[in-house]
Amino acid sequence: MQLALATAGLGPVFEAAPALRSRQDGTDAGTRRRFEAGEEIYAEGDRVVHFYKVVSGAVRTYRLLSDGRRQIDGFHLPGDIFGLEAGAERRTGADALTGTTLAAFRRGDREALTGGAGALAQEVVAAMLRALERAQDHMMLLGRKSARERVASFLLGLAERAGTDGAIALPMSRTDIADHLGLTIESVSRTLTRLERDGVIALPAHRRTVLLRDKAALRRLNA
Amino acid sequence: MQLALATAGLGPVFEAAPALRSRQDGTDAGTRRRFEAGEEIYAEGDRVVHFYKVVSGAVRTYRLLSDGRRQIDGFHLPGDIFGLEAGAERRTGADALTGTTLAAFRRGDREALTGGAGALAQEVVAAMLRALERAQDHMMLLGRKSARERVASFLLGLAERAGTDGAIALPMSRTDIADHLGLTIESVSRTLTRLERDGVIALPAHRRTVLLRDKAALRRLNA
DNA sequence: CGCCGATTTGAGCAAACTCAAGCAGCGTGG
DNA sequence: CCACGCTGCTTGAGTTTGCTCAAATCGGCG
Repeated sequence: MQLALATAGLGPVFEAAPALRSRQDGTDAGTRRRFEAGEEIYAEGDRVVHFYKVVSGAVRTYRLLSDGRRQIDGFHLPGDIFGLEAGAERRTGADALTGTTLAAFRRGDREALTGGAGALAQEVVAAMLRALERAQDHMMLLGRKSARERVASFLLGLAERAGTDGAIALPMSRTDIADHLGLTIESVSRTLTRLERDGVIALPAHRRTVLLRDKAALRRLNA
Repeated sequence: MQLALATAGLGPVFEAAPALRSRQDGTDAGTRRRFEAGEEIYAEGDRVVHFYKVVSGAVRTYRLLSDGRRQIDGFHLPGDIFGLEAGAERRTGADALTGTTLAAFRRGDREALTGGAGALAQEVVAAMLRALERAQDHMMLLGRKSARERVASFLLGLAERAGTDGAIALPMSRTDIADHLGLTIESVSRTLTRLERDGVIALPAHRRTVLLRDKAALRRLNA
């Protein structure tokens, strides 16, 4: 705990978190690491060495109860930073959902963090704040929303983050969605089917794609 | 977003978050503010000016859906810091649960933040990390735990934080507990009654006190 | 073409919810 | 000092949403 706030003061930190900067030319600092679909990135209890930025692919981070119940606390898409922890040991596990490339940063690596006018350091703080906001949204979803509302919120959020307005390519299985939304796989499936029957979405034969037909209806369900 | 990480590097920030330092002589920086039971500290949509540290009393922070459903994302006890936000507008509301004294800090106030070797700045970062960990625990609770497990986890967590081992004085109503645990007030009440019938807890006539009779049983429910 | 894992669908069940009373603690005022 | 009423909590009865268990279907792939 030796964070210095010497140069800029604390104020601006808690002002708007700007969109993540991301160099498109692949010159980001950090070591590239490749993971295959389903491969473990780290496990609960591991020593924390790195944190990561998704370059391509998708990642799930999750916690387990002793009897195997799982809660996926987030899906991470290109540009997202994950793997920040307060302690020395991982409290969550992380796996690649699909073939995934990550940029890995040693969490104490000053070189990487201060290079480029501290752009990465800015990103890291922004990532923490964003993670907190997402967690708040998700607690509302898990604590107070119906299955239909949960699925609607999930689809809208994913569409927004992925940028692919209208058609979403789901990188995760029904089981993953269920463990994220606090539902069973059957409830997720039934809810999607009902949303399709009601003309709100369409589910092409390829079940890993969802078309958002009636965004207004989805937004109404979003609260 | 101008946080400087110049002096210490980022590494140590993500090492262990030490216990909050708190001067017992009342010489903490920050303006004292007093709130009565039920009084609003800030509301969703307010402009963010301060963040707070609880000196005495208890606070709830919450979010609302348009139809009035409420999710309390946390209760804040003496020593806790709350009211940190990424944006310029409040995304959560906050009320005092009981008569409460807060230390208020302007979020851009360098004087307060750099005084005392940046002790408060350290606390602020630690508070963010702790808030994130609590949010993860709470998502697991909301997404995957039964009513009985939720209440057990809640009681254990409160006992640990309040330090009063064995007997807990609840500063919040059943409605607040329900809105925190994603249950209805009736379910909270029934679950407490059942835990008492099973000898796990005792509920003295004064319904704002809970005695933890069988912590091992509670821990088993905590998963 | 036929297998295999993932998804969907069906039937019945159960945990938690809703609606509705009843009760207890506490402050107020007669 | 006690009755009254208010608020918060508990309890009961019946309903509902989402779960469990089970089977059918689908898409991908060898």
